[in-house]
This record gives sequence, C-alpha cells and structure tokens, in this order.
Amino acid sequence: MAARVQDRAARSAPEASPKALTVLADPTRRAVFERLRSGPRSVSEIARGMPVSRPAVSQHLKALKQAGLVRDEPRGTARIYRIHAPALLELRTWLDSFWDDALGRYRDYLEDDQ
Amino acid sequence: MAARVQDRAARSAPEASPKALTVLADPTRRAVFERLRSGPRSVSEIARGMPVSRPAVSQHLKALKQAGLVRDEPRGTARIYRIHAPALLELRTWLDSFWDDALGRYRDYLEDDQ
DNA sequence: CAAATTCGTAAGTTATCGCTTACGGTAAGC
DNA sequence: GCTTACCGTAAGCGATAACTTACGAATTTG
Repeated sequence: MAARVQDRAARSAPEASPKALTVLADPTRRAVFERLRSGPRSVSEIARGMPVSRPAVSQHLKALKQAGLVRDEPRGTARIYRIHAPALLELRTWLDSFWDDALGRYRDYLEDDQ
Repeated sequence: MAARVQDRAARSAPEASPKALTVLADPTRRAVFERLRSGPRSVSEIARGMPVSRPAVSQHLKALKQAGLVRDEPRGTARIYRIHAPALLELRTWLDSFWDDALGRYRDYLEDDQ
C-alpha cells in the first residue's frame, strides 16, 4: 500500500488548470451555458426569459467563446452559438487527475481513522 | 441515431451546479487547493513561497472549507488541512452529465459537417 | 509563568466584474 | 430602398472580491 501512495505522487502532473473554471464561476454565465445544453441557440433565444438584458448575454457569450467553451456561426442576421465539447474535455481531464490523487488519499485517511 | 439524441435529451437532468465551481474560480485559491493535492499541510506550509500573505491563505481556506472542498483538524497550535474528496465527486458528477449531452451533440455536429 | 509560534478575524483599500443604456453595423422583409 | 430585426461594443456605474496590516486567542516551549 506504500507503493500505491508512491504511484499517486508520481502521477501528480504539473498540469495547467483550464480557463473554463474561471469562466463558469458566474451563475448567470453558467445559466447561459446551460441553455446551450439542449442544442444550438441564437442570442435572442438564449436571452429570452432571462433576468438580464440581451447585451449582458452577449458579453457572457464572448467570455465563454474566449475560453473555448462555445463556438458561433452567422445565420442571417442572427448568430447561432453551440457548446464546443473539446474545452469541456480539457476541464474533465483536469478534474480526473485531481480526482485520482484526492480519492486515494481519502481512502488512506478513512483507513487510518479505522 | 434519432434514438441517441432522444436518450440524451431524456438524460438532461435539472441538476444544481456545485458551489465548488464558484470557489475554484480564483487562481490563487486554486493554487492553495492544489498544494493539498500531495497531502495534508498546515496553513504556514501552504503559504510558504506563495505570492500572498498568510492571512490571505487563511481566507481562501475558509472559502474552500465552506464549499466542502477541504477539512481541517487542530494539531497543537497548527491546523492541518486536507482535501475532502466527496465534494470533488459532486463537481465530477455535474461535469459528467454535462459531458454526455455536449459530446453527443458535438459528434452530430461533426457528422453533419462531413 | 513568560516568550514564542501558529492561526483566525476585523477593518479598510483597491481593483475587477457584471449590468444597463446607448449607439452603430449588417442582413432580411415588404 | 426603406424599414425592421438581430447583434456586438463602448461608456459608465455599483457591487463584490481579494489583498494587506493589525490585533487577539490558543497552544507549546523554556
């Protein structure tokens, strides 16, 4: 079991944490992002029924785009936004590597407590 | 393939997004959290070599604790902090459900482009 | 018991962030 | 061609958040 701890330590990679974490912190921006979960939407469609103005939604979409979380595409005068999966994978990878270390140490912690 | 899309839509759960997301947004606080990745540490040990003061680290630890991401334990005059894995699982679950929808739609998007 | 170490919190300051209103630019409809 | 719809950005404002310094509480050490 000492070997297990050593393995985890070796796996602790000096990995950069994704920008997605910073961007997804704001609740309103998260709501915008989650509206794209069921499929591509235009800006007006996203803003419809939200407690903030349409320009505010545009600003959130800009931030999401810069973080690589969404892609946009013109469609007449409208602009269609969709979730860009690869950025989500990056976040997932970061969390997974973290999860490996944390869970293992958590098991050790519980065993020691026993 | 229409059935696949339908399955994904049915799996779209009205799930609350974890507080961990808000707390892990700040880069400095993320650095504090990542210092606990290799094992439990005292506050002074965490603050050593960081660009912010020790009280700042204490404040970050307080936020992490309120989000359930860390647990603390007195040890003489010191206080030992460690990562609390279950909160990490909650974040992982949120991301996973998101991932299912996004990845499927991303595949559809690429196929349509083909 | 006194000195030293470790830590949390309060108070105050500064910078950043999210929002609104206002405006201009572009494409579709009549 | 003129109007309408849709969108991005600039400017300005208010609120929040992160940081520093200062202080006091709790524990160990000599």
